[in-house]
Amino acid sequence: MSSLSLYDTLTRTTSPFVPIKAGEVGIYLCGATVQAPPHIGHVRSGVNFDILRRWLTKSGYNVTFIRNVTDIDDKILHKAVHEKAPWWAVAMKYERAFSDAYAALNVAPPTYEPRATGHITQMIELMAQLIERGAAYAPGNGDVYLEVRKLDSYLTLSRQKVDDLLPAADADETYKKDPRDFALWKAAKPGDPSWPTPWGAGRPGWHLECSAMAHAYLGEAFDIHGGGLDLIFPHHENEIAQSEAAGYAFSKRWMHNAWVTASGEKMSKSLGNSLQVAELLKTVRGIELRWYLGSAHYRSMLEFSHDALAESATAFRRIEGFLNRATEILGSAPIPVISQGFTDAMNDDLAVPTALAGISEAVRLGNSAITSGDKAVIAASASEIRGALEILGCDPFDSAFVISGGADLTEALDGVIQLALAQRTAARDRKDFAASDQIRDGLAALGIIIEDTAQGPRWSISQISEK
RNA sequence: GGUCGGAUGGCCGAGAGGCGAGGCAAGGGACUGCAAAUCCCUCUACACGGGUUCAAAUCCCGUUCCGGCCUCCA
Repeated sequence: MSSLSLYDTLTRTTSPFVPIKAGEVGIYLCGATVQAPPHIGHVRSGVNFDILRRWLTKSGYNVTFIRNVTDIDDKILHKAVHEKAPWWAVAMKYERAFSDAYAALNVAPPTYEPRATGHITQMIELMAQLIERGAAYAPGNGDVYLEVRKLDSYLTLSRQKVDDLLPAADADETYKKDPRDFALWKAAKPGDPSWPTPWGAGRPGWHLECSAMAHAYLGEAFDIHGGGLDLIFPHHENEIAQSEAAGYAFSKRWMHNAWVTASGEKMSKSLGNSLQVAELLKTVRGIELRWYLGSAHYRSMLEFSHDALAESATAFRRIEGFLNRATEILGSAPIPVISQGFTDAMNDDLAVPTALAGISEAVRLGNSAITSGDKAVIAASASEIRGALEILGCDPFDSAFVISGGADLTEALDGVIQLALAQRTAARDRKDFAASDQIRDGLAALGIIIEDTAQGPRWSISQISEK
């Protein structure tokens, strides 16, 4: 039995996972800044860490998974001006868009999903603590800064030196002791939302909220902190700085997912709307998009293309097709089983691509078993595949993906199709292939695929979308 | 300038000293009235130049190219 090892950005090595408290895992994942609709890069992070969470849970841990919502920041305020709507309406609109995207991709809701604006109290407490300990200062203009040169281990995650950083172009040194000092709190500007503090009214800096919320929900020390690669600096460095300066051990391990790239480059707004989740879901189903996003290793760049997405969906349908046929033959959905091969792959820093090779092998074996009529092998293969898909969040039997048209409707539809199939079989028996093909083509035009198997004709609803 | 990563077959994507991952596409075959689905076979690669080693896609040195971060970022 292998045991779980995970990569740690801090040490740049893979090491055995040992929880702080036996049987428990606390994870904090930096979630969305809700200022635009989600694109696939955003949800890749959600999918990757959802797989981690599922695997930890399957491994027997009680997982507390926190993913925050940043619902106040500069961009949201700008967007609000642009959209001529209150900032909170903008934030809520996009928060819902993110929730919809996560749901479509079967990313389980986090244990708790705190919003920044709901934790101002905790942020003020944290700032007070930092000032009291001499780590932060309020120069009197309403801002509060963290004094980075006083920290011993600042920038260890990104392995940089304070003096090597390019000074920020817009650094205001009127109040900062050092241009690299960063704002915990920003003084209120006229017209912007603000909250009262002992140092003046204002709003949180970008980094403070995560330290405050991680502390509130996971305590002074927790197991894993996650996020996208681009958050390492400055966001995660600053979280570490704030939390450690406050006297907390903070996160024991750091995990970062790589990007979805397009033409070799990190996705950006310039690509327009085409890679938004909502747009892509017009071409493939949620389960297929998830399969695509989850199938590359989380630390590898995933080069997006519509062709690659389409081919990934094709590959998934082959697996799904086998499970459906197996279910028909076995008379019930396969019971999920986690194979040793899958366990070994997942325990090796979530080696999903390796695990996928095992799934392909099982599909091949299972399909051969259908031909030979070996029910034991069919059941074993199907169980192993379903067990793996469950962890990857791509189980086609998951209620998240099953379109609930109602059992009655499916039965009625089946009755109608069986009627047509009986006509077709009769036509084939009298070698009237023109008539039989007419029935098959007619059903195909309605999106119903007919396949002749050794057990007779079977039908399924086409998953291939026209686009 | 600092720092971090990448280059693998037609395409996508693993692997990290020896037994050619896997998928998709393509070609051939089996099955089929024809399809579809499925199975079998074929195509077999590690940017370049040195080095270490019995053995290098993998380690070391160098080169080229691509990309991230350096205070908005998943």
